Amino acid sequence: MKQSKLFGKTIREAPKDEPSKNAQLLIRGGFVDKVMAGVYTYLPLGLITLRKIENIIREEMNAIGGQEILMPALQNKKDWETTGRWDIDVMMKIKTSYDKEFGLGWTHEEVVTPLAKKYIKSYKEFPFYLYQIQNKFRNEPRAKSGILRGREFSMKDLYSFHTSEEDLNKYYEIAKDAYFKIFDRVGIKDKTYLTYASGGDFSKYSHEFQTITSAGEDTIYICDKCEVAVNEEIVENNQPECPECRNKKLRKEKAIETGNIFKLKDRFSRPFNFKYLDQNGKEQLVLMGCYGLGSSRLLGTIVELHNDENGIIWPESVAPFAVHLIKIGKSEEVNKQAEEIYRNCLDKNIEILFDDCDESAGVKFKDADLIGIPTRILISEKTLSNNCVEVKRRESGEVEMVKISEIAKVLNC
RNA sequence: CGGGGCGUAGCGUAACGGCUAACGCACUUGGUUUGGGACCAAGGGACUCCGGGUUCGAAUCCCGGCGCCCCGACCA
Repeated sequence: MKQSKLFGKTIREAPKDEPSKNAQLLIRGGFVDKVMAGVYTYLPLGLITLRKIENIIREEMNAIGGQEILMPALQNKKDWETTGRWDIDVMMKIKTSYDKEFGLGWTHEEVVTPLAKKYIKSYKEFPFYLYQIQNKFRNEPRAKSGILRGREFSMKDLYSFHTSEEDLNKYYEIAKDAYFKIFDRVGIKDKTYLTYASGGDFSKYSHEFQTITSAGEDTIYICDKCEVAVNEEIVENNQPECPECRNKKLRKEKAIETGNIFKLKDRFSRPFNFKYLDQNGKEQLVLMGCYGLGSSRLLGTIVELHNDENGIIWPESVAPFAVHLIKIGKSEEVNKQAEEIYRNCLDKNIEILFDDCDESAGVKFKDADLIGIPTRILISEKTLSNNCVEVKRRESGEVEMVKISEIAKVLNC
């Protein structure tokens, strides 16, 4: 991608109505644009990054047997009345001009359960796992913290279907592991803790995945021995203790809930009367689990964790591009060589952003830092005088001069 | 939904109740520049959030909305 053609631009000053770090940096870098409180447009850079995150999630979901589907955001009132959740505050409702009412989905049990019921009849077809990556709507009384708490946001939701509680428990652990793989791949695992939390209207406990950041809204107590945490919301008598080893010396931190997994059991199969025939030809209720992961929230969390005073520092796995090629000066030789490096990268499928603009060096450096691509390759008359380019790593600041003939080595190809 | 703060060009800001609403960034044109947000010159861009009121006169004062941010309440 040539930067001169890239839609969106960096801005010098952060908009004053966005104090949160993730929104400031994402807006300044040209990743997102704010439409209203809690609602953002993803610009090309932002969408590429979001898709990278979603693809990592997708790969890990596929790896544990998930089959991707896409359910509608627009949902019918009747199914929500079946489960008694139509009048929950988070539901955004739409009334059409001919007085028909719809809900906008903030979760999808009410769609996936009737769906599964329609197709699945026999114990032989279990277990199975359906997931989607889709925009959710929530009637937030107060959207806040940039893209961390929006009214419309991207989320992955996985639903598992079982014939026994043992099988559900087994898969629950598998999903838990998959979540940590995802957190590891996007670069926030060392700040993310499995956290015991309330089970809502489903069960006594659920597990949240809480990522430590000052931008977080939750307070958790971490047991460093067990590497798990407990959410303040279920701490009794101000006396937090580790739910696994009963240790009472816990570390208090602010954290953001990046994921949440629940054993739904028959909470939804019962109202929808979703049953299968077992080996003896007898009807049995299906048991379910659900596993949520906020993909756009993950994006914001990554930014909160990976930045410096100059901008975002993307982990390689989710960076919008692998390489940021920058040319300084407009001598013919510089143009020619830069163009050639750019072409070579494209040929080798290296994701490259080429800053081909006629800006001053300072502007280009500031832009590159804001955008935060892991590797910056700089070409100028100065570097060319040694037949070199300068390679700088965004994260470490480490700089090396590399012969043009040896660029391939730097790019691992 | 309670409490607080704020709404002036795409962004950041200025303007005592009084001249044509000013400046920086960004944008356009021309020129000089090119290793950490360059310089000169000439431009374009504003229903000062909306509606009412007070006044000879309102961006400025008053009332009512709406919007945005923060703290609560609520929540993935």
